[in-house]
Amino acid sequence: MILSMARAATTTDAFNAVAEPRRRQILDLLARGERPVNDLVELLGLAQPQVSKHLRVLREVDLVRVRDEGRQRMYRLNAGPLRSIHDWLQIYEQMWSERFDLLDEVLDELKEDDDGNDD
Amino acid sequence: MILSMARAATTTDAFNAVAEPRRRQILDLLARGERPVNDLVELLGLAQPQVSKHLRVLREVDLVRVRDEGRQRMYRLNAGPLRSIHDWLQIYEQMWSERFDLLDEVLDELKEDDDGNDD
DNA sequence: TTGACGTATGCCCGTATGGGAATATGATTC
DNA sequence: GAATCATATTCCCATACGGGCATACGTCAA
Repeated sequence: MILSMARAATTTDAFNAVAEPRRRQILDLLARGERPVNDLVELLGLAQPQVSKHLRVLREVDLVRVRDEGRQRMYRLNAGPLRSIHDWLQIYEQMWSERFDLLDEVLDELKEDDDGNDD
Repeated sequence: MILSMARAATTTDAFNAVAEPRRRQILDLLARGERPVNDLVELLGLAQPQVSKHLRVLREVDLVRVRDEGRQRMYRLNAGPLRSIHDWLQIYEQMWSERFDLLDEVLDELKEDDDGNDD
């Protein structure tokens, strides 16, 4: 039973898993192809245990899959769960053009001048 | 000075800010238009202080902007910072089609059958 | 000024984080 | 069997999280 919740676990979903830059780096590397842990250790310049821990998180949200090959464990990307993030962003895609920001500013200034009526 | 880093602050970037579901809800609501805090409190069914705290985080990563209107504070969306997330996802967009997953599975099975050579 | 409203901040708490370091597990070779 | 390589797990620690609750601040009305 949960008494005090604090921040959601990193393994809750892709959003939380991917909030950590190291884990994004790992995914970026795996996007180029399957790799054993030690490759990632070298490429990231990180200690092996931390890499294994990050991989565990990524595994738990199904962003990576593993395959045993002798004494190595080959990790590969599974981009599927990233789709939930992309889907959420869908609503916002049209909003971040500079044109839109500009319009926003102008409307603001107008509102500050022409004040008084709501709704 | 930082001695022990733990998880990155929620105010570090859009990734971390948006990992919290409540904050995504807030953004979703603000996408429909500018709103005062109390509106969000009602719509979210959350206590007012927590809403204000979430809004503070969103302000610190510039995902929302504020405007004073009498005793109310009108919050509005600024979607710009979400673009960094979208940009990062760019590389993965082509990968999450079912077709791609299927290919992945097939290649795996082939690899498991055709086993035995190391280089 | 007083009071009420709208919002922000402060404190407490239990939790899980991510790095460091050491050690455990597992598979391979001798 | 023992030794070695590749990886995973465990323990320690400081940090800041998010909710609950109380309270401070800022603006308006009387």
